[in-house]
Amino acid sequence: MPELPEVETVRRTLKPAVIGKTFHTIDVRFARMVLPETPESFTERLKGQTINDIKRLGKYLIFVLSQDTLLVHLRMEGKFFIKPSSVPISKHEHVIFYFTDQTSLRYDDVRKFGTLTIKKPADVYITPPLSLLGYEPHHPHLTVAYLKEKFASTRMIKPVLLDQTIILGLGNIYVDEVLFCAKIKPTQRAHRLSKNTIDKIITCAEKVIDKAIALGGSSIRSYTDSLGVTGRFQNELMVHLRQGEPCKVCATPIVKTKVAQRGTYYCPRCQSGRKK
DNA sequence: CCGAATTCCTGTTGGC
DNA sequence: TGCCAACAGGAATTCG
Repeated sequence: MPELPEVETVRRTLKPAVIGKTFHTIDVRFARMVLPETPESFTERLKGQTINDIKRLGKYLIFVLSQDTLLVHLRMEGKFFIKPSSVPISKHEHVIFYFTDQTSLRYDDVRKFGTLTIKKPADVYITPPLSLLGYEPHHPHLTVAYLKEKFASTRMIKPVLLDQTIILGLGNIYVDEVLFCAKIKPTQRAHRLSKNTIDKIITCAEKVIDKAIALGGSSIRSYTDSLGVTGRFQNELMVHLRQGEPCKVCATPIVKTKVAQRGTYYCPRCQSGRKK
């Protein structure tokens, strides 16, 4: 489940490896992945284009090509690999970009949830999905006043923090970590949070995301970055996947529950909402 | 309009 | 040991 730190790690490792390369042809083996294009139109449109840059917004990778822009979302298990063109296609490689230099960029995705969408450069940021996104941690518009307005809802704080139209880039792992950092119970209703608590959410989101990026993201379950390098933030997790283990702050066993259909980990003491 | 539930996928895990 | 249901989850879509 690549979230902002993992996608940023992919961007940083992938960019120097593919910049300046030109697509010779593209093999799309799972049609749904490139909707609304067909495998044929996807290939025809991108063939001959050169990768000039790779940017990122939230969990989206933005491949800036010579004519078009390719928007990629890795969803749960999407990964990129670079291999010589002669290497046989493996089971979960669904889109293979063959470059003119006999190397290839391969989009690998066990669960087939990822998406690759072609956009005209002028439309990228002003059409969905990017036009609908909120602000990343560190964005100057991510203020207490902005969140106070967005939090005016009876929804629980966990699904609100997962909502990409509000804060951008947090997924299931980092929401649990941010809520632990800010000492908020995941089921707390968003509209009941004080300005002081909202300020803590902003500070904690920045702190957690910065540290995770610095460590190359988290390698849990099947996630590894594009060059197979292992992230190290999984060792720093305070609550996520730590069911039954002692809280690193108060030693109370970490609890796992389900909140808004998501596996959710929290410390029942540190995140009780009461002062100790 | 809002919020909750469902859907897309397949490898892994847990129960019996 | 073998079988199969349950589980994992981001975000688009559907439902109430």
